[in-house]
Amino acid sequence: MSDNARENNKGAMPRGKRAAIPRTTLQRLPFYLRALYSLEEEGWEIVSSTQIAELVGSNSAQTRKDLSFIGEFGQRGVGYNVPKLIQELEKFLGVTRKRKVVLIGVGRLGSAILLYKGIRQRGFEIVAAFDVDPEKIGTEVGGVPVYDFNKFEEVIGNEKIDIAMITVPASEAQKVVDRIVQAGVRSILNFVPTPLKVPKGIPHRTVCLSAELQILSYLLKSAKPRIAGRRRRDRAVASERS
Amino acid sequence: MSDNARENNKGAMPRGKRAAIPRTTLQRLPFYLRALYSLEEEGWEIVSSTQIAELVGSNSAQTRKDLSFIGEFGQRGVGYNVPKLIQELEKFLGVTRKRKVVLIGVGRLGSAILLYKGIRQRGFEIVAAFDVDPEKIGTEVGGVPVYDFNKFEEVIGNEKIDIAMITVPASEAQKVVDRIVQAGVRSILNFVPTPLKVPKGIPHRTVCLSAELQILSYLLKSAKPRIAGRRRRDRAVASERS
DNA sequence: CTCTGTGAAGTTGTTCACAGCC
DNA sequence: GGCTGTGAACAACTTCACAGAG
Repeated sequence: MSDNARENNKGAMPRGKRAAIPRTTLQRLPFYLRALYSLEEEGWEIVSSTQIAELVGSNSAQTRKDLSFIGEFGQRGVGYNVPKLIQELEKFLGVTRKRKVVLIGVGRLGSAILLYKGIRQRGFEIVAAFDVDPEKIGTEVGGVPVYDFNKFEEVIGNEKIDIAMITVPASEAQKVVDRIVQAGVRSILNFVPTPLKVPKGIPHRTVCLSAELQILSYLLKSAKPRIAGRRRRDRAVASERS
Repeated sequence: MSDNARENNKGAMPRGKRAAIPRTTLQRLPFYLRALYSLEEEGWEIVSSTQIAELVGSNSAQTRKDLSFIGEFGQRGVGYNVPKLIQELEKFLGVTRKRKVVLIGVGRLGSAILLYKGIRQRGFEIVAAFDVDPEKIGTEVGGVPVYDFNKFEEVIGNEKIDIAMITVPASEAQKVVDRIVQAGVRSILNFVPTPLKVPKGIPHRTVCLSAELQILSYLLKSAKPRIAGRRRRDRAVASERS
């Protein structure tokens, strides 16, 4: 689930000239991209900020402002060219260069991720998976070979690993993080629901199912109970998040 | 994953007297809770905001401010009582009342979630799963019975479902959302990477693996390459998010 | 002296509203 | 007339710094 604590904007300023993009904007960019893929499939060539915003559950001003951080790709009086904007977003996010990904911990969740097609479609390449279970080592899951985690450094050799996804038991997570960081992994996507220390300078995010459920649980308390029958103008106000 | 777009604070004001909690704070609370569980296991009875902050990758001022939104549970000059604070956080998040959860779409990811123990430990009860595949209907996954989604309303009957987790193919997602909302589901945790329209008043969050990877991909561009050998004071500055 | 709770200051993010261009 | 891009106004969030309590 997502940069959860520390959603703010410390450091992380690209070395280019352009000022750092706000963290909040960064977190919305993938959703704009998703919306654009969807619009492209429907055959749209040109779209307005209002259309994009509707799919993302935002508003047009926010959308324009966000997109303006990555450059001026719209045309006044007209809108945004869909393929062009997709290309620019991909470039900005750095997903044009086939990022190398590994996964550590081929359990239930790990396997589900390896079998998930969506990642590979989006410019990420899962080059290897690791586990310590002899039953799993040597097999393939979703086309990805499973290696012995104890030979991690040996297996990755000189390949620069961009992202490591961690789906190991909580008790092992810190050891795994320490080791892969030492081995030169550049960033981490953590699925383990336990506090972790990650060295400064290694971007990392955590996806936590329980946290998501807890947040919804809180929001339920404040949501007005919907009156059966009388669903007041449920005109499905588009909204891609709570 | 996670309230991704629209991270802001619209509506959602609890009907109690206390002012609405900031959205950002809400998103950190589950991580404080996680840290506290961990501290409790280690046998801590009293902890300081600094200790909690370290595990969460935040700072003590932020932690104190956040916790102050839910009440005054610390003791000046002393710290916070761990079990007490856990209890208050759980109460605040509304996870003391065993939330009823269903899952729709028993594919790879859906199965992985059903088999995941963590959710049930944390006060959530997965009461049913749904699919349309006759092979799956009638089976059990992780102790949860799988029913025919076409009989959704019939199966849930009068039970109030607090949260529906959606792990169906993108092409089906909107239909599923429309139907379960109509059937009275109160909130949604979406894993489908496609734009969705959800009626206003239904809290919902999205967990999106590709979005997480894309964000990391961007952060990699700005991260300083670490010089081999000379790892400048990698004193593992605790930090629970990028 | 230690550690919480919190106004006030400082910072970051969002929305408005309009100039500029089609 | 429609729609982008953007300063300026506004709102939200974070950090500071200190009073208050043990």
